[in-house]
Amino acid sequence: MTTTADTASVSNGSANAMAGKAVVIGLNAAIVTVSDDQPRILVVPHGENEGASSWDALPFGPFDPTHHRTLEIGLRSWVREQTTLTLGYVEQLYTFGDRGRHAIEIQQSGEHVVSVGYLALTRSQGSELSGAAWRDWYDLFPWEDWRAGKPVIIDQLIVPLLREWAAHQSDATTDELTRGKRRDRMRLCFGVDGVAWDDEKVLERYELLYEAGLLAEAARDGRPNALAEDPHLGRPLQFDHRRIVATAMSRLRAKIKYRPVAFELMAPTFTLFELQRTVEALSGLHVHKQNFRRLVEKAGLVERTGRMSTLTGGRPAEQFRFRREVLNERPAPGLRLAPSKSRANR
Amino acid sequence: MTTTADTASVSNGSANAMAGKAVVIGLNAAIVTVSDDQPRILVVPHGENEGASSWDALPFGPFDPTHHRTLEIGLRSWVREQTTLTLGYVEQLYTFGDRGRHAIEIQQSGEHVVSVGYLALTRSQGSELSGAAWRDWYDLFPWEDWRAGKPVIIDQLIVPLLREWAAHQSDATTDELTRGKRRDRMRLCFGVDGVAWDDEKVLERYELLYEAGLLAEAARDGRPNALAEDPHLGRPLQFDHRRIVATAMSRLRAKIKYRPVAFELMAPTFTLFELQRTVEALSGLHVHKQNFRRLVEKAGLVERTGRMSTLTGGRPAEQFRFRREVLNERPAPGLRLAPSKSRANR
DNA sequence: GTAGATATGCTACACATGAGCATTAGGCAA
DNA sequence: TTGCCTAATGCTCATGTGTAGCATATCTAC
Repeated sequence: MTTTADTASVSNGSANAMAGKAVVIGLNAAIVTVSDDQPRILVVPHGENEGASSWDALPFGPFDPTHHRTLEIGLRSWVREQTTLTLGYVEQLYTFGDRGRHAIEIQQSGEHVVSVGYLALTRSQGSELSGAAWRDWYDLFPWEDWRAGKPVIIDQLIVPLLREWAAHQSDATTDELTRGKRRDRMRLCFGVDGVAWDDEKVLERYELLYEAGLLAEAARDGRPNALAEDPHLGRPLQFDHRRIVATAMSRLRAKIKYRPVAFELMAPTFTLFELQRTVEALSGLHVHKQNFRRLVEKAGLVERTGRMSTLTGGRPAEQFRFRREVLNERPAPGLRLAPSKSRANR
Repeated sequence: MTTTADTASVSNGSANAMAGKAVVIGLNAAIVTVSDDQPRILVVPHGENEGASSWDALPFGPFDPTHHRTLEIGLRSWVREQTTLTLGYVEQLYTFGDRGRHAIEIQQSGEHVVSVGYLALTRSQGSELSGAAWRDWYDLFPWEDWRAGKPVIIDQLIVPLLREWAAHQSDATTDELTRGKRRDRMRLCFGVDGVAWDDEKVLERYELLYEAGLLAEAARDGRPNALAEDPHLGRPLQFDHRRIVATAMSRLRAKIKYRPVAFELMAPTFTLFELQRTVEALSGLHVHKQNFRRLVEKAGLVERTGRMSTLTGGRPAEQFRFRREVLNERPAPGLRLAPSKSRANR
């Protein structure tokens, strides 16, 4: 397992001079489900003994190319092994190669790890997960849940702290230009000064808060502006795993709008309101009920089963099922949301 | 650089059993420009001596984590070295770890290579590129250019061949279900039977043609259904590089609709029609001129310079420039296209 | 039976989109 | 100088889509 001279066989022409150093590939799975109207992420306990290092981690493991033909096969294989879950929908997110900023513990081991993040969806199941546990998205990202209106944490904590960060002349590098850019990013990310909230900017918001030093991970990594004490926003994860979850949320929130992925999280049959709740949970937004129904039905995404639901109070709702044929009819069938301002029609 | 027992430090719990094998990471750049209304991709000659192996390759090189802090820095560094180009906009596309299907030549070397594909944009420049050359997208993907209407190759060659592939009972695995799925994919990918053409499905179409054995790469890789002789559709590239370009096209065609990336390809000032031509070149679609103007101006993406263009016949056009402030105003400023059916208003 | 809670159906309206017509302003040739 | 050609630019209008609210139906609980 050494990097030998025949590395040149994979490089072309002038690249020969640059020998490729071997690295280990880490596979990370952001496994998402929705239960009780809450989106959740699967974590495993991380067995570190140090002080603050009892943070959860994502299911995580190295890629062994001699055993698995593709990255995705490797991922599925050991997720099954670690958590007894057999994944259905799986999608690659991003490959992180940073050796500085994130995952300093890995860095210290002297090995070079490049980690590939994956998003996976699974129906909620109460089965045993051998140590793994579900965590609410919005425990990790309290500022992302707008279903009950703008989270108070934004105006109360985040925006003031970010304003301070943007205004502060901490060192020579924070000139007026930098400060202006910081203000702009804050406005755009958190919908200040009349800028609209964009539910898909989960990753941008996470990175902004990280750079501003407001996350526990920033303190852990020794970032220059990091606040040493609280407030640290949201529940941190080990390594750069919260960042991977943020990437997953961004991707998923974008994708439900043009692909019927939300159905991966539903039972085989469901009421339209249950579907709506799931979509709201993922997007963190509130949806106009009647319009949602119209949209879903007109788009041909569901079909009636004729059966009625054992209701939960109120008029019984009809059970629907996902209409798989829609995949063969339209190029981009999804649930483009109509986030509603008023919450009159919950 | 050996994989020692301390791999465990990057794995948790039950993953310890799986030691991570070290691999080499290859970085591939799909560098795109637009000149003379043609989108082009930068290729380097690939110095193989075998028969059909004189195919071009993408700029390509291994990642050396001891020299470069991030994957992207590594990419920029040797693209500069290989082609004298300094990249501006760079975006990661996808990480391919397949050991079977693609890039068999790498596979034969006995090394495990995981390749990370990148999309880069650059303004057209006529400078020397030390051996590198620009190739037209639509030489690689002749079926993707709908600017002058539906390419004849689709109805004349592609659809008949795909129909044959879908109908053919080549082996035991092609049961009726499989054949039905093949027909559905064909319909959806190539807009058969009234299905709308989706400009973003570049990758899906490429993969369909590959699986159907209609590409030279499929023959090279010894795919079961591959046609041994012509017709092979489009100009092939070395390894899985045409697939990476397809990924880049898909991403770029999607992204111009919600991010102002098209301006990365424009000169500092330009006429609206020049901008339209660039967008049309990328999307492969035809755009209604007046509506395009209205959209771009109303979206606040550009601002007037007052100067007029030294016209190219006809009334002089005003020069515009990109209005950078738009990035701080709206969450997702882009050029959502209005592809026009009729071509009366070219 | 009445109140409460949903499901479900329908309508009004603002605005975006798609397509075409009309006018303007230059070059160029008769 | 005039008229023609070409392309830029301005404007209109039908249609589609998104947004929100009102109204009615149908169940459970008390």
